[in-house]
Amino acid sequence: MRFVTWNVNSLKIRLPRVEAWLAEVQPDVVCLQETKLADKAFPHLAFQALGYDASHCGEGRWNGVAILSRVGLEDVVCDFADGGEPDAEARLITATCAGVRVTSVYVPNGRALGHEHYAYKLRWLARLKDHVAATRAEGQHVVVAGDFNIAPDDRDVYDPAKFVDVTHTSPPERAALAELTSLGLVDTFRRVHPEDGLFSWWDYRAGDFHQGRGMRIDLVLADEALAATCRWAIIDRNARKGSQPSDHAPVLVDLYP
DNA sequence: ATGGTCGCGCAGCGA
Repeated sequence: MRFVTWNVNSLKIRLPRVEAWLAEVQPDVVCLQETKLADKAFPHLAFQALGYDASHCGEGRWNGVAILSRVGLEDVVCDFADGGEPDAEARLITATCAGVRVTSVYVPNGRALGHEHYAYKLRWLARLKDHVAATRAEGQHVVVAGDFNIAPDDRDVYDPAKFVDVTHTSPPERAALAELTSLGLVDTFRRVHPEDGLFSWWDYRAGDFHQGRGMRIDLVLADEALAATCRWAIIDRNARKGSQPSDHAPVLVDLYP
C-alpha cells in the first residue's frame, strides 16, 4: 500500500496539481493538510473521478485535513480520540483504510518560542500522544501522517546552526515527538533514508527551494511491525517545482500491512 | 540588499 502525506496549502488553489499528481502516482491512501476549505466546499467528486473516497474535516479559511483512499475508508473520526473536549481547530482526522487506522495531522506551527501558540503546539502534541495511545489500543496497524511542524533531528534542517532557539527544532518540540514515537511508532522515511539534506518544506521566499534551504517536517509514522515492511520511500521534489506549487512536497511511503 | 512569497480576502495576518 502506498501512503502519502501532503500539505497542499489550499486545496482550492492546488486541486489541478493534486489531481494530476494522483493520476500519475496512484497512491492508495493520501493524508492532506491545510485544505483551507469548509466541508461543504470539499471537492469529493473530483477525487471520486480518480477512484478515491474522501473524508474531510475543515473550518474554512485555515487548517483543514482530509484522508483520501482507494482501498476503503471507514469509521471516520474528526477530532482527538482521547475523550476530551473537541479541538477548536480542524487539525486531525482518523479513518480505517484496509485495516490500517490512519490519522492525518496538521500540528500547530508554534510561531515563536514563548508565544502562546507555542504552548498550544506543545499541549496539542501531548493530546496527540493520548490520541495515538487510544488508537493503538484498538489493535489495528496505525499510521500517523502529516505536517508535524517539527524537524526530528539536525539532519532534517539545511543548517543546524541557523535553527537554535527557534520553533521546529527546539528541545521541547523534539521531546514531544519522541514521546509520540515512544508509543511504538517509527519515522518510516528516515528508516529507509538515513542521509541528511532531504527536505519536504521550503519557504516560498528568497529562492529557498532552489538554494536547498529546506526542512523535513512532513512525516509518515507507522507502528513498528508495519514500518518494518518499508523498503521504499521518497519525497517528490518535482511537485514543489513549476507553476503554483505548495510550499510542501508530498512524501510517499510504501508499506505492506 | 538585513528583505525576499504565498493564500485568504480585501487589511493585514499566518505560514
